[in-house]
Amino acid sequence: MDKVYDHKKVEERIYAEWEKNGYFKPEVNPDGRSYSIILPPPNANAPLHFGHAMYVIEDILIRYQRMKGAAALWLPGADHAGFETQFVFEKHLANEGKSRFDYDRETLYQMIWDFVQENRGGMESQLRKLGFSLDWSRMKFTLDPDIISIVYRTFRRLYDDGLVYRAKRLVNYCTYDGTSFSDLEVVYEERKNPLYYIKYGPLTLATTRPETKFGDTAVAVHPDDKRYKKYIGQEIEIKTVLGKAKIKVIADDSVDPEFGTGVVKITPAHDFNDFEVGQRHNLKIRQVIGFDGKMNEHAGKFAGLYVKQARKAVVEEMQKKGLIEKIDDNYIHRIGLCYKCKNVIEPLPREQWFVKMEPLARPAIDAVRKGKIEVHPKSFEKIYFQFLENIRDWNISRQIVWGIRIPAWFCEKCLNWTVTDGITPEKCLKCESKTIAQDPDTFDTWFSSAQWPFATLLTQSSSKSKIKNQKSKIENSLDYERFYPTTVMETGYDILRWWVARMVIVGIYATGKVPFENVVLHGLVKDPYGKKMSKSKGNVVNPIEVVEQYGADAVRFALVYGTALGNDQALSYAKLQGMRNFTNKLWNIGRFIEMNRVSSIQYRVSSIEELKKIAKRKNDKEWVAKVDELTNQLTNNLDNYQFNLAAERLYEFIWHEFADKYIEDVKIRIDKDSYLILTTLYLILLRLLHPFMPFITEELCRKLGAKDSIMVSSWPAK
RNA sequence: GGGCUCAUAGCUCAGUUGGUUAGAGCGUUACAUUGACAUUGUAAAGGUCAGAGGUUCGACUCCUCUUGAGCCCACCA
Repeated sequence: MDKVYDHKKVEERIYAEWEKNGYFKPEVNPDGRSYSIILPPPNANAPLHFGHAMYVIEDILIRYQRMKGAAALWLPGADHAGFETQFVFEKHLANEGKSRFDYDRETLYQMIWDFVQENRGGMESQLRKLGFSLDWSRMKFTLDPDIISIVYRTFRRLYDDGLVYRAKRLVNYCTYDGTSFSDLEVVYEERKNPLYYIKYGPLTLATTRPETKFGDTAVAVHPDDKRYKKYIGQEIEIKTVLGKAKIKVIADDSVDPEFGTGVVKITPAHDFNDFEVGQRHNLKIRQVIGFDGKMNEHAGKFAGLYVKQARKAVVEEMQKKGLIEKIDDNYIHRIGLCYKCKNVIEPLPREQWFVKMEPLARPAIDAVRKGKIEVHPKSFEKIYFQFLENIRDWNISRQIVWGIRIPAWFCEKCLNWTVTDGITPEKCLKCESKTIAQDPDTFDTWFSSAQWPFATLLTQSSSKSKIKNQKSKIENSLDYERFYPTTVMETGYDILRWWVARMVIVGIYATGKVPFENVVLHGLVKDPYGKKMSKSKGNVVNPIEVVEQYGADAVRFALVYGTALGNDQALSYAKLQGMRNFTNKLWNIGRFIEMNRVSSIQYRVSSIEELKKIAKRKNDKEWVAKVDELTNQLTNNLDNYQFNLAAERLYEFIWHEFADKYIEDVKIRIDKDSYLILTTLYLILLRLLHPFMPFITEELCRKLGAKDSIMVSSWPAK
């Protein structure tokens, strides 16, 4: 054996052997009880970040359960990552002097598909380098046809149950490019624009957008503002450029009494904040700017003018009529611009699909209240409940092409929607007209990933009965029968609301069962200075580079050691080095045993019970008892998701008890019996350590003559 | 503005349901060492557990307030 442990000689070879031997499949324990975890699918075409390395927690659980005899399934997947991927692709296009507007929808989709396929495989090989014992034969992609068909079906059911409706919602719209943009695609810039103080009957308010006044459906003041208290709830009469009008005065907390005059005009159709206020007060949404960027019929004689022209004309008219009190020319504010053409982004109302959440959220709240789902650490339950108890309807429409297109067709004749399981209908279901067009929007990525636990299990090709596309009834697969509900959903706490809560909601709705029995939440890995890693800050550390430097086992151990579950940690090179040193210590214990090996001894004894009978010396007996106690502690820790305590205990015991004391003791009195006990105890320790450090424990077992892989050995306690 | 988390040794962090002298790693100091391992060993120094008050026989642990740090959500007309 080498004097120093070299992970580079070990890890790749061992992983390949494990995979070849099929040890990652639940079938290695065909009669075991079911234990399952679905891997939160990483972005298919992006490299892993350090947060993904935290999935080591899932590997620890899976390896532990597998050793305990469970039919343990850890199912991998890849996410198409909706607009993040489309955004990256478009940057790529921009480098070639092209943009998404140069292609039709189908071509663009195909190009992104090819782009993702080219980059795929990267994150899979990185997960392998971390030693993750994922069952690759069951890998799923969020855009696999069978997954898509399940997503269609769920939408269809929601629609048929009356839980989906159309409603207006503002989008960032560029009237020049003729398309809407995600928040990511809006660039903000500080601009100096005139702030107009306009007379509204008895009130005066400040605005930068006088031309949108035709869309005003209220004016608002702060509820505690004494100046205006008497107007709240009243309809005031105002003089406008189009004649006289009446408008309601409402009170809303969002109004800043310090800004301008403390009075705000509310234009729900053309301002994100006003839209929210409008929702709260049930205001009408009156659109006055069209998707062509021109004023519409509500603007009276200003109709047909572009926004900029209209603003100028409206201001001139107001000045003539004495409706402008003053103009502040030094007002600076941030406005949204189209990242592509730099024109001002116009918030415009657009009809989109919404899911009614309140009735769906109730069973999800109950599931946790009644203990059908346990959250670890428990403190995160608060966030879960808070989200679900104040839930708002879910907008599931996204104006991008990279995703699952919504299976809904609009009839131009009778104005009704036809929703299907994904099959293109020949005619409108209501009036049989053939002039129907599919909704150009795609589903919010979270809408499909909310179905991930049951969708991945239902669509396994190894299953007996496959999904039949044309029927609306979902036939259960073998894997679904066996592994659903899954045992654990483990992910970062930052997506508890967006993903975990929605999986519970949609899972219960679609299957009648909770999607998982336990939620385990880990914290964030930050940079060495405790700052959040982000591309824009340039402080992202590639986990695979760290693995190559310190070894996967050391990295894995460092991530769970010394940080309680759910707490953030700063990446620490000192800690990584310490853990690398620990792997070396472990290696040298093995080396010591190997060097002193007595050839006549067969290291076969494996149970602690047997050892208790064999140990005769008082010292040996004590050490057998200590390992027995350690085993029980670890079992208890792992059953309670206390990974840090388990890791700390192992480190402490192996190094400062077993090596520093027991080996030093045995060294002096070298005799056969003691070596047998020593070696056997060591092999037990390696098994206890295996879920945390799979590679080195495997290699050491082999060096000490084990014939079978440590992966198919059993956990030393029940 | 609403909510959450954190504050323990110089640094990074542990500390099950409140229970004797509060732990680890790194760092520091002294010594040892061609011996499984210098990616080592033995030993030492170092903390009024952010502050104040309360509950209790007993509080790092539970409650309230204050201060400081970070995160999430909502928003800047």
